[in-house]
Amino acid sequence: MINLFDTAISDTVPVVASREQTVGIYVCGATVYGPPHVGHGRFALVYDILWRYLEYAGYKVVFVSNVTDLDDKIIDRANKENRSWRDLAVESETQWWRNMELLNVRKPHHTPHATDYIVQMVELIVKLEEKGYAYRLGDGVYMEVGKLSSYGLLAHQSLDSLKSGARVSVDTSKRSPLDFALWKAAKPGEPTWESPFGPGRPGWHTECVVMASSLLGDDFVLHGGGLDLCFPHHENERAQAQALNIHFAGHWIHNGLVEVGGQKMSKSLGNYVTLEDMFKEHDPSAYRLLVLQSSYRSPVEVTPELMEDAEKALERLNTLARRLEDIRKTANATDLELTDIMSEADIEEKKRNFVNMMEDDLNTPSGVALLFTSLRQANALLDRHDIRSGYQLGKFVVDTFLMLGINSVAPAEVMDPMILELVRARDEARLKQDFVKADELREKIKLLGYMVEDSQSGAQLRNTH
RNA sequence: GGCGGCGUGGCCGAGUGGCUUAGGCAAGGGCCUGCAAAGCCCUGUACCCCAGUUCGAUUCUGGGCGCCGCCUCCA
Repeated sequence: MINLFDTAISDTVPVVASREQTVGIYVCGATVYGPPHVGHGRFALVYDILWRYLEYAGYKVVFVSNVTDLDDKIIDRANKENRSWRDLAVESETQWWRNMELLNVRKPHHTPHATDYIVQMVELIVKLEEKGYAYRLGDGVYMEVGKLSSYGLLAHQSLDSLKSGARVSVDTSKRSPLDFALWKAAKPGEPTWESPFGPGRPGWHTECVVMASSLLGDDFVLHGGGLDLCFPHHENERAQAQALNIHFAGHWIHNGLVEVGGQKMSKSLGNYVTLEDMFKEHDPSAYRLLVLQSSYRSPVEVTPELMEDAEKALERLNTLARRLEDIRKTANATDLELTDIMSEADIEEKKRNFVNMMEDDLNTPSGVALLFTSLRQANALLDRHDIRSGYQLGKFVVDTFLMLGINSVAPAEVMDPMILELVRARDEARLKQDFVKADELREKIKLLGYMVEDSQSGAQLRNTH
């Protein structure tokens, strides 16, 4: 049973009763108004890893993550650029999915768009108004949070203390500075929909409640998002659900943020690196490994140095994968069955340990550590020519990384006849002990982009980058 | 001001009241190799400071210092 830290109760608790139960997960996704940055990449990776793990562990998962395609920021930016907000949203969303693909983040089962749920949002606001939780002002409909005794659950603060900390807003007509917009009245140059409260558009907090409960029902298991969404966004989602007696999220989980020089990366601070820029310099898989090597709740600094470290670690995995592939090609299946040096029970135990770590609040750093320890053991076994054990243990490592979304398939074989000829000539030179010539040829091959490494099964080629 | 979190060896980063330790990167030594590379083996006198609890604390408690997040849009 997986245990996760639930922000609502500040404790790590079992989140799923049984593996038969379907785990509905809703994660607040992207607002599509610009290129996604490294911080967005992290949350996408974290929940992708959680989802993959849950399935691996035998849970049934329905994963939903929305696309906010209607929001102040989109409208502002589109107006600034003198273009249609829809175009901007569509273009940014395309960019989003392209980046997700590069990160090997799987597409959620459902990716609801805010603009497709306006009718349901209006219905929800009507209900809130009927129940007396909402009131109208000139510029929209507001949620009166003071009517909810449990407001502040996620912030871990009382209404009063939240109020005292609230920065004074220019607009003081609200009954409380904490009251938030459910419906924003139409303004010139903004998209609008008709409603009983006049033309306008829904507020962001309403979008997520409606999409989550529409697709997952009233009582889904997990609601996730970046730590910075905890308050007020998630608090406000909760408030609306509670006002309408919707059970809503069973547990609230939040991922830590990416930091730059000790400060959180965000669009508003302008200290962000886009994923696309990062991928120009680094392997997207290395970013996934970096994310796996830190606790999902901790802040993480993403520097070029750390990315390079992760890339080097990844290279060890790829080397092992290549080694296994060479073995697989030359051996029969029965040659690779386990011996008593490394029995099936030994590998099963490693799997169990791995699962235990993951179920302990998704402790991926420990899980990855176990995999690297196994990786070293596998290499050691192979070095000692215990091919069966080494192969099976190595396979466990490679397969488990694959499960986590890191694909370490050995690179395609080099077919370039010119390079193959150089390699052949070098082999010949080496046989004749003409090492000067052999080294010259190795240099030549290196210039063509390949490292030559001599192994027991002959010269091996691999990309130099 | 309120609330929450963090401070581990050169860097990143798990974890634990003692026991045997994480793991990755870097560094040093060795094995292997024509040389490399890869791989393996060995090496690190780590737990912010001060008190307290304890036979014993990096781990628990209290205080201090420092850093961060949220209280406004933000993954």
